[in-house]
Formats: sequence, structure tokens, C-alpha cells
Amino acid sequence: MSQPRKPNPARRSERSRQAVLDAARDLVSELGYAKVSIEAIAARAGVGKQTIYRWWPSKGAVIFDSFLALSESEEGMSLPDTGDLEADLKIVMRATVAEFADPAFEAPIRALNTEIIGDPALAAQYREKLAGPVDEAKKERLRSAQRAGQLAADADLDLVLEVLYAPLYQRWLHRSGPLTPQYADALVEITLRAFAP
Amino acid sequence: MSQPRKPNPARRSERSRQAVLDAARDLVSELGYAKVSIEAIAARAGVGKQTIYRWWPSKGAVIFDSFLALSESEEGMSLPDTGDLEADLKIVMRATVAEFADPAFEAPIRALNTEIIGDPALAAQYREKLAGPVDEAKKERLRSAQRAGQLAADADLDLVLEVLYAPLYQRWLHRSGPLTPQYADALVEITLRAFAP
Amino acid sequence: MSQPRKPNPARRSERSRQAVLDAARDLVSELGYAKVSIEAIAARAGVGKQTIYRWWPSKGAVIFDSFLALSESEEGMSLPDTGDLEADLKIVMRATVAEFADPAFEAPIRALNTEIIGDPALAAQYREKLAGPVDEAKKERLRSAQRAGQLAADADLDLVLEVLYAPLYQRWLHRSGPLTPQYADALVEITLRAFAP
Amino acid sequence: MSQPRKPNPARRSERSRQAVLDAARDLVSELGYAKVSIEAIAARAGVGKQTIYRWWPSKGAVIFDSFLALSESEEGMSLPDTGDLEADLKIVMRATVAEFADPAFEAPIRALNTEIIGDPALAAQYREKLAGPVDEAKKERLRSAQRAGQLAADADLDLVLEVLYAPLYQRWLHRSGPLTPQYADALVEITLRAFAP
DNA sequence: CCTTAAGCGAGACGGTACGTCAGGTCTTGGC
DNA sequence: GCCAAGACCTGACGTACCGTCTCGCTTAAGG
Repeated sequence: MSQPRKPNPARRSERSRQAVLDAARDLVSELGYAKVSIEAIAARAGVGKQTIYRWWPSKGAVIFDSFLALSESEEGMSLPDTGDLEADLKIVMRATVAEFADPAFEAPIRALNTEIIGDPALAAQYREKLAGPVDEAKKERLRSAQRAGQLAADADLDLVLEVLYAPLYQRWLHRSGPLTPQYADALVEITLRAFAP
Repeated sequence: MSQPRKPNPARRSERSRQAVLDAARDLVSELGYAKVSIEAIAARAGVGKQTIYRWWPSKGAVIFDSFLALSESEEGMSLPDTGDLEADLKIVMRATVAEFADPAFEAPIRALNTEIIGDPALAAQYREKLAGPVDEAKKERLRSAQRAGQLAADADLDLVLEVLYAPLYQRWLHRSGPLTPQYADALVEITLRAFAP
Repeated sequence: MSQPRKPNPARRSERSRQAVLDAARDLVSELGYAKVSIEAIAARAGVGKQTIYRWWPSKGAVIFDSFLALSESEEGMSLPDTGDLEADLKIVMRATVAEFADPAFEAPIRALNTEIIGDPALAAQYREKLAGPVDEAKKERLRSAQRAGQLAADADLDLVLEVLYAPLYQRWLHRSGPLTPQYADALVEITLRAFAP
Repeated sequence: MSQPRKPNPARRSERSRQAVLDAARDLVSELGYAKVSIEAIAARAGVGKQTIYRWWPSKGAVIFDSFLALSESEEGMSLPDTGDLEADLKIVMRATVAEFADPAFEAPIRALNTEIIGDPALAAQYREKLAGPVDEAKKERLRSAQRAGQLAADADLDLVLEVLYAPLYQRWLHRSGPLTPQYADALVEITLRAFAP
């Protein structure tokens, strides 16, 4: 018995790959995740359906990749470090709040979360490729704060990030309350009190 | 031209309603949210498709209702109040962690979240009918703690609940880390420190 | 295990059935058998593909049925019987030759033969529903001739029909020679000599 | 603009040509004409698809060629001539009947007829390359019979062959009756009576 | 003898059609 | 008048092949 035969990546058409990713991104923005079909992506990209099925295992994977490609530009990001942790975090959190208020981010980020909930493989990729690098940058800033004595030296940084961000994400996903700069500030203050040295 | 004519709820068949809800619940457990179809629910329930379309606007609504019906039994719940907030919360949080470890809860809760992310109307219903009563019970316990001086009197109780639960939910949904009793305890401790009087 | 579940013929839409048959006939005439697709038939008929698959097992069956429907009008046909077998047969054979010269008959009849060669079930249906009644009418005329002493009383009438028609059909299908009124006459003369009393 | 550039036959790979022809023959036997694809032929032959498209214009042409190649061995055949036309023809016709009963001939011959009906160019090739030589040999025997006074001197030999063979071919293609040695004999007798001197 | 252009295998590509599944609407007959 | 049943049109699924198009690689001809 033979396996489903893997395509040869060396022959892959970069032009098609980009066209698919672009089309996927556009369609998610226009229609929302649920209403995007692989047929529509293929048609918009001017690509045969088989070309999508050859390189991606599912609709979720295509759309996920289209986000991945987007964020690859902002690689190696790092957070501001003025020496004042609270001020720095508030800037970052307020920026996040602002981002979430931008309707252009709405559809893609909800799409991403819908996929991730139902597909462990995508969730793993998400953590590794998207959340991971960003979290690492944030933890770097927190370590700097630990060295400066602004944060408990033994604080579990993953936990710090969760306390800081999870309430914000949840409130946004569930639409269970307003996302205001004040809310961002409150989260920073609460977190710093919780993990004070 | 005539409107789509609303059905008369008085005539509604309770037997069919229950059969649909039961079938929906079973199928979500067996297949996961995405793979459940209205056709399959109707077939399993021994019900005409029209009967579903007559009474529910969408697949999400049916499935949501099937969860609602489940939780209506546990109405009027309240949290333990031994006078020791930390101990009481740890009991509750550890119970939550244990619940999330039960594979029978996996499919339905992920289904619920998938629906809620993409449908504001369902999200509102969720907050009102499911999360609301539970949160109110929790807040009642927190108010008791405020009166006992175990929690800052001016603490925003919604925020307290978010800091307590959102990290847990997010870690579970994203599968970004293990859910242990120790993790539950840590969240309680962090939250109490953050909102200490 | 359950069978593929048969549709209930009582609920069949006559409007759809007719539309499919008409579309099939038209498309075969326009494009030829090989280039007709079920998708195209469905589209032209304004019908869902499933409606075709529900009632017919294959493209061949649809197209065959579309011919069947056509010929049902000429049911109960009978051949001229002037008492002069040779003259009567020449009229009929010349008419057949003329029919084959009509380009509008070209595509459908070739289509029919293509199907029949490859599909025993269709071949059986063809013999029973299309060829059978026509052949019976012809044999009726031949029996009359036998009674009149113009044909050997013990002649195998199926064989007579084959000798009369098979050369004509083959010449036309293989395009191996011209179909002229003279050719029609020659076949009649040869056949009558072969089966003379 | 440049023409599609014709390949240089001198460079043609004989090994590939044979492999394609063999694969085509095998696949037609196994699957029947309709289910054979060019992809499958190429794969079975271990040949690139382009190699097929380079040398043959259509699936029909490949398969036709594969039959041609087969029959090239039996070139220059001739019929028995014992002086007794009836006996000689019965031997030949009974042999043909036997051939048609062999299931190994089933698929290829039906395939050949399917092609020929729909493609005038292939039909012409068929007459010239396959049917022609065989018919010529048969006509040679008939001419010998004419000289011996066993057949009308002015008989149209093409017509004789049609009367002799077309009923047999048609009965086989349409499966409209049994092919027995008696049937073969009957056809010979009828034909000889029809074209008696 | 060595280049060089052709044929070759492989297989990705943009497409069309396949046959299936489900969506949501509509109709029929039974209760 | 709701209900079970299920046919209908629609649209997407994932697959099979179409015929075209590169890729490197042999391989035979001609300079």
C-alpha cells in the first residue's frame, strides 16, 4: 500500500502560495471565518482547488497560514523598557485595547480563535509560531523588571502574562464588558500588586 | 406579501422539543460542534427538519439551548461560605479544574465557546442565562468576603472574577499549559493578593 | 446496515423530470454525447444535481430516458401494408435512409449507440422499450407477407430484420459507405431473394 | 507566434511507445474503454503524460493504436479456399462467432466501436488499417467464388460482406440474441441464397 | 569528442466535472 | 395547524483527470 503521496515542495509555486494567502486574508475580513469556503479562496486567488488541497490540510490551516505570513514581518519585536514597568505595561496594554477596537482586526482574530478551540494541531502551531515569540518578548521585559526589583524574583512569568492578558482577551471574545484604557490600566495595576516583590 | 408567519408557541410539541435538545447534546458529545448538522439532529431526534427551523434560528441556537436546558437544573446554586475565602475559593477552583479534565465536558464546552465567539446574540444569551447566574453566586460570596474584610471593599467584583477565571479558561481553550490543583491554588493566591484590602 | 434508501416516486416532481429530459435532449444535439455533463444538464434544466442523481443512476440513463420519452408518442405505430411487400419495404427503408441523413438525428443516435455498447443494462432497456415495439410492428408486416406467400413461411423474422437493417446501421455508424435510396432498395431486394418462399 | 512545434519522430523512444501501447491494451481489458484515463496509461507505462500528448492526439487514438499494433502481426492473411464457398464461409463465420464468445475480446472490441462511432477520423483509420485488409482478403475469396460460378458475377462484394457480417456484429454489440454456430451457418446460407448466380 | 538541443520521467498548475453532503424552503398526508 | 417525512434548489465539499507547463536528466547528432 502506498501513502497518499506527498507533493514535492521544491516545485511549489511561490506565486500561487502568495495568491492563496492573500485571498484567504481578504475573504476572512470581508465575510468572516465561517462563510469563507475553499472554493472561494481558490477562485479569488485564480488558483485550482487542488493546489490548495495539495499544500494545506484544511481551511483552518490555510487561514492560519495567512495570518502567520502577516505577522512574520513583525519578527523580533521587543517591548519598550524605560525602567518603569508599570508605565511600560500600560502603554502596551492600552495599545492592545486600541487594536481590539479596530474593526479590521475583529474578523481575523475571532476566526483565529474559532479555529484554535476546535483543532489542537492549529492550537499548537499558534502557540509556537504566533503567541510564542510575542510572549517571549514580553517575558524578556518582565525579567528585566525582576532584575530591577519591580517584580517578585520568583514570579512565574507565564502566569503573570495570563493574569495580565487573559481577562482582556476573554472580555473581548465574550463581549462581556467594555475595553477602555482605564480597564487596561486596572489590569496592569492589579497584576503588579499581585506579583509585587 | 405575507411575513414568514410566526408559529404559535402554544401548539408546540414538548416531546419534539426535548427530542431535539437531547439529540443535539448527544451529537455534540460524539462528533464535536463542527461536525454536527441540523439534518443529523433531526434524524436522530426522529423529527422533521422543519420542526427545527420553525423553532430555532440556527444550529448554534439549538445547541446552545441544549446546554441551557441542562444547566437549568442547577439553578439557584450558591458557593460554600466557611468564612475562609481563600479555602473556599480553592475548593471551587480545584473543582473547576477537575471538571475541565473530564473528557465528557470537552466537546460541549468547546462547542459553546465556538458559537459564542462568532455570534453576538448567543454571546449575550450566554452571559444572561448561563454565565450570569453563576457569576452572581460567586459575587455573592465575594461580597460576603468584603464584609468580612478579606477583600478590598472597593474591589470591582467583575474584575476579580476575570482575574480568577480567565487565565484558567484561556489555558484550557488554547491548551497552553497543564491544569493542576496547584495551578488553581496559585490563581486564588494571586487574586487575593491583588485584591487584598 | 441500511440500503442507500430509495426515494419515494409518489413525491417525484413531474416538472423537474420533464425539464431534465428536455435539457438532456437539447444538450446532446448541441454538443454530442461525450461532451454533455450532468452538471450542464442540471444547470440547463434549472434543477439541482441531486435531483438527477436521485432518479437516474448515470448520465447514460438520463440521456436514454430522454430518447425514450421522445419515442413514446409514436407508440402503436404500424407499417404500410399495400399487399406488395417489396414496395412497402422500400418505402420504409428509404425513409430510414433519409432519417439518417438528417443531421439533427446524427448526434442523438450515435450517442444512443455509444451508451448501449458499453452498458448491458441500457442495452436491455433499449431492446425492450425502443427497438422492441418497432421491431414488432415490422414483424407484423412480415407475417402478413408470409400469409400472402411473399416470404418463406418458416423464415426467422428476427433474422430477416437483421439482414434488412444491420447492414444499413453498420454502414452509417462506421461511415463505411454512402446511404442512398438505391442502397435501401438493394437491401430490400437482397433480403426478399434470401427469404423467398 | 510560433506553431505548437512538431516533435521529431526520429528521436522517438521506441521503449516508451511500446510501454504506452501495452499499458493501454491492458487497461482497456481490465476496466473497459470509458474508465481508462490518460493519466492511468502514463502511470502504468512509467511514462510522463507529456510523452503521450506529444505523440497521440487523444485517448481514442492511443487505444486505437494499441489495437493496430496487435493486428499488424496477422498482416497478409487469407481465407481458406477449398473450392466449396459455403463450407469455407461457414468455417470462417463459426470462427468469428467463437472469437466473440471469448471474454478477452469483449472489452477491446467494444472499446474500438465506441471510439469509431464518435470520431470520424478514427473511423476512417479503422476502415483503412484494420477492416480494409481483412475485407480485401474476404473479397478475394468471393471473387474466386464468382469465377467458379458459385456467386452472382455482378454481386456487389461490399454488400455481400455487409449482409454476411453486419447482422452478427449488431447482435453481438446490442446483445440482442445468442451467437451460435447455427446462427453463423444460417447467415452464410441466407447470403448465398441472396447472391446466388 | 563534445556540445547542445531534443525527448524523457515526473509532477505542479489552472481548470472542469464528478458524486456526496448539508443548508434552508416547500409540499404532502396524518393526527 | 403542527408534525414527520422527504423532495427540491443551492452551494460547497474533496477527488479524479484534463491538457499545459516547467523542471533536471539522459541521450543521440552534428560541428
